[in-house]
Amino acid sequence: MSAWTDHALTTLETEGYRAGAARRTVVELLGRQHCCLSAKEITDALRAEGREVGLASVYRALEVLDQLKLVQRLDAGEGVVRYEPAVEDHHHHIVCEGCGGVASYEDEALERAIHDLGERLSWTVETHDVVLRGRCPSCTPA
Amino acid sequence: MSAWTDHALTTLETEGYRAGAARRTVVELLGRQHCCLSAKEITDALRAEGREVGLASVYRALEVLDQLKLVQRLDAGEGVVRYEPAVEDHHHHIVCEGCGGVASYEDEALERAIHDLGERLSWTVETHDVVLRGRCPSCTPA
DNA sequence: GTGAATGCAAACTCTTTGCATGACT
DNA sequence: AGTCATGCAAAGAGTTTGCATTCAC
Repeated sequence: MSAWTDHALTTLETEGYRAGAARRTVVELLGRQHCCLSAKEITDALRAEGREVGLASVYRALEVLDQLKLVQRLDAGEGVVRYEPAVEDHHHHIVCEGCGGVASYEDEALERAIHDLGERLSWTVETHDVVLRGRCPSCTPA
Repeated sequence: MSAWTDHALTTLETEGYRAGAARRTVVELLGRQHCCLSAKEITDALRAEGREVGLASVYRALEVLDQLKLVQRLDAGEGVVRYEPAVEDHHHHIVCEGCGGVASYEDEALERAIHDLGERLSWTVETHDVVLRGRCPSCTPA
């Protein structure tokens, strides 16, 4: 069990949520996933493992996890929202316009620029998303 | 008529599109708008002016304008897509979690960081979106 | 006159909600 | 036992599509 899974389950218990099967399997799946998943992808993956979870329960689980800041929402503008475990190693995503695949990257200079920008604006900046769009190596025309 | 409106109408004609009423009024409205609008907001605004446009026509107009890169799509993750004229002065958006308002900003350092990052990745980066989330001055608790 | 553009309504996708059933404490 | 959690089905919201009519060329 990943550190995140452990942390998430503990937090849920501490916050007074009961340990139902659906929410726990969602947490377990997210914890062993590398990349971000949509609610439907999570449901399908769990059903493929024989877990009979309802799509609505997955959405409800994700809503709770989001409120507790245990997951990070990612809306890449494709009409579907993806979720991934919220971990320290901060990163962003790049979406392939060819195959729809998503990769992640980190960039120190980018983070610094955003941080400095936040200081400059008279807003209270809480979160930020940087979505790049382009073509992955496999989809780049020679 | 704004320079953008003029440019957009000319481009549409050049590309072989007919000058229908719906698409033209959408272009005219966008041209005199400062901030980004959703399809429904555009439809409502036009109807408030007495223009009887259908929501579907607005979506179709926006689709064409997007394909011709005459408008910029902005999905701030609120379940609604906004559009604004694509102009040279490149900028990004910050969404208020209190009132839902959207403001825009420009930042040279941020653009440079994204550009450099693009060079580093083995992807072909075509566009990027940087959405900040936080609280606007009016919604920031004292 | 021909074919694109439009507007309405229906379809579609993603997400949320109502409600009865089943599970955790 | 008392609630909370779950799953199904239905409802909602935003967007897209089918189709007959209207309009631009």
